[in-house]
Amino acid sequence: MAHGAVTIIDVARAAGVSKSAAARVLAQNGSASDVTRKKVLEAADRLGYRPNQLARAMKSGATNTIGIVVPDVAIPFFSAVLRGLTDTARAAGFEVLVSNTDNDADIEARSLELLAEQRVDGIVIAPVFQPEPSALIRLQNEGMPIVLLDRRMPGLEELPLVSIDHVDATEQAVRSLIELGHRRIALLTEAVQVHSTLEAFTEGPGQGSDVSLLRPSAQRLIGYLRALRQAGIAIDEDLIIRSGYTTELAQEAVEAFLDRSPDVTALHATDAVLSSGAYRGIRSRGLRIPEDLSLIGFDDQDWTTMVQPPVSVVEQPRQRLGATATTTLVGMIRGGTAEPRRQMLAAELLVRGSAAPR
Amino acid sequence: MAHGAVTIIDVARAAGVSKSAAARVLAQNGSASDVTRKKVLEAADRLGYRPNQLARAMKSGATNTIGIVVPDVAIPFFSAVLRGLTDTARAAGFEVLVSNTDNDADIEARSLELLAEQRVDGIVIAPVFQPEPSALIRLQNEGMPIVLLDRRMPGLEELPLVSIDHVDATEQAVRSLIELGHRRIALLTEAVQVHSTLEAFTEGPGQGSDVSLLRPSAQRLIGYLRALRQAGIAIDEDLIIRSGYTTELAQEAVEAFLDRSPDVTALHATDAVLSSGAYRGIRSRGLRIPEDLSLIGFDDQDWTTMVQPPVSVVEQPRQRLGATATTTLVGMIRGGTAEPRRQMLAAELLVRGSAAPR
DNA sequence: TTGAAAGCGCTAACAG
DNA sequence: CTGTTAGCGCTTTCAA
Repeated sequence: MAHGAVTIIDVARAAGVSKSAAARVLAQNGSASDVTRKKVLEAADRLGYRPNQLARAMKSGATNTIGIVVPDVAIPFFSAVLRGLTDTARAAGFEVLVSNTDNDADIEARSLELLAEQRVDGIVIAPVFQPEPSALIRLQNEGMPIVLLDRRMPGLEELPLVSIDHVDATEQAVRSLIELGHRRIALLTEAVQVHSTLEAFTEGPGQGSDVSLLRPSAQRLIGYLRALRQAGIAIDEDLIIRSGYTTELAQEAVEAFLDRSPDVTALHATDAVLSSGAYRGIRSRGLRIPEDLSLIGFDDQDWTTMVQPPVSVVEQPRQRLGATATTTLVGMIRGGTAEPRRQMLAAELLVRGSAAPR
Repeated sequence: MAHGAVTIIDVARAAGVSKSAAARVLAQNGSASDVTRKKVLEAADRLGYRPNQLARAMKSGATNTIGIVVPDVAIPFFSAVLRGLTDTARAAGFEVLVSNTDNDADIEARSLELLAEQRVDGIVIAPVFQPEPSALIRLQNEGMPIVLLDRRMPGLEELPLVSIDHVDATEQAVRSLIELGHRRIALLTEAVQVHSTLEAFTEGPGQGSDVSLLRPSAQRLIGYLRALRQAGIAIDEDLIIRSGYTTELAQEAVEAFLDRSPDVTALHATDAVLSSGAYRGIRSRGLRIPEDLSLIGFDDQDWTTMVQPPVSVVEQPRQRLGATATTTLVGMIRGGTAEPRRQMLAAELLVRGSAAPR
């Protein structure tokens, strides 16, 4: 290593003491006389000594590094999470290694393997949905501290999860629409489940199987069903707009929907990508927001406050999600204290001008 | 280390060969008989051996890790750069460690120090503007491979820089406005230099001192001056709108400007943040785009295609900037071949509906 | 082809 | 308080 070639031995030699004496003062543990300390510190400073964390990690078994694995750091949600994550990690004395998976299970597995080889002390991951998350399970079994972000799936029941309350998020949005007097409320979703499949979950918290094992999109759909059921509004499958996960597909889906359902008065899009598609679709059909159709989007994206009127959205505390995940992970790394199996941060409905009374 | 506790010694023992024999086959160098190879591989597989990159790095002096230091990974420009960076790094066999500086020189210095302690093989950095980037210079002197991203400053002349051609980017936008017949063209800028200071740079490429040592904002201002000068349009200091670096300040600056200069027909905002402020300011003054005022923004942000009409912008190839920086860095790490001192990727004017003929 | 041994930089007993 | 010593896991001569 060209840079930082000065080692603890160089310092010791320059200070005229033994290697271990130097090590003791440099690592701030063990004891040393004032004069030794001074000599060592002075020498270290003069030589530009910089501790080699590799060697430290080698001995201690702790790299003070954590890994984060997400689909794509360029997606605003994840880049904000990453920000919260890095800040918190730094404050706790950890560096962070990032990986993108592009929602590919193989890439994810490879990334996890690489992080493990780097001997990270723990991992925060927004896992790719897959039938058998074996790479993750393997690491878990080996005792690697792992925190799930945003979602969980079967096989990962034991891992702590940090996310918003997806059910509640959509429930809030839809309920606010109901309170505005809307009855024909459409939901734009990526979920594929028909509502009868989700019936068991709509009866309120604590019922049925574990909601947290469903995809966020399905959980949000449940929130919609719950809000309607609570208000005594019958579920109409036709009001549930299914869409693939791109803005273009969402736009097309919304356009087709609007063409066949002119009586709808409100729409809630359950995701950032779907929200922009919805907005585009509504505009392309010449409908005015909120006069002709009320809209509530998801995630506080830039554009939602740049358009007229600004769009009401359900906002996720993105940075706090990252920060909380990190705090939890650090707790696992340091303490081994049992971490909460699920931490749900509150999503907040930002009321702006895109939803009006009916 | 609880996880991955199986070492090369365990494998060797299980395979009934020596440590070094196992090491040779596992590291794919040196020679080994087929039978040995088979036994070792089988044992490694059965035991779930995972190489310890720390130990490898310890010996080889290469961690196969690079660091990236930016103001804020949550800013769309940097998150996209990071994406390009990580992809390219991975493909070249490197992991990436991220740091945010919040444009604070002290945090930057601390981050660099930490990366150096982690023994990263190289660093890509969008440096904080500061009179004396001593932490960076120190690392440079120690031989750390470093690539500058987006900007350079005095003291860092020797480091390779990867950025767009800031001068050309603005020049393109302003020239297109001129071609549309505009003469009273305003520029929204964060730069503080008055145009006479920049006079020397406006005479075309290759003249005067090194443009690359100026801030991007100043370079972009030069592009504006050049375009006007080439078209024989006199520079009017009053058309240069100075703003602090927030959307709010930009909006206020534009509003105040519009109030005092009703004869302006076009405006170019030289940065993403300033662009949204400009858009808001224009709308709040009730001006129609492009009927009353033509607008060209900077950076292809989400909102620019969500509003009506969509906003023309100068787009930076963000991911490619990250990829190019990484390729350059890897070249320095591996080869020591002299890297180009500056690589300028072309910015592209995306023509949409916000600029109209005059 | 194979094994023994040294050593990367640091920490942590253990004696003195 | 201080120095000697033994590794952490791996790679890499060097002999055999």
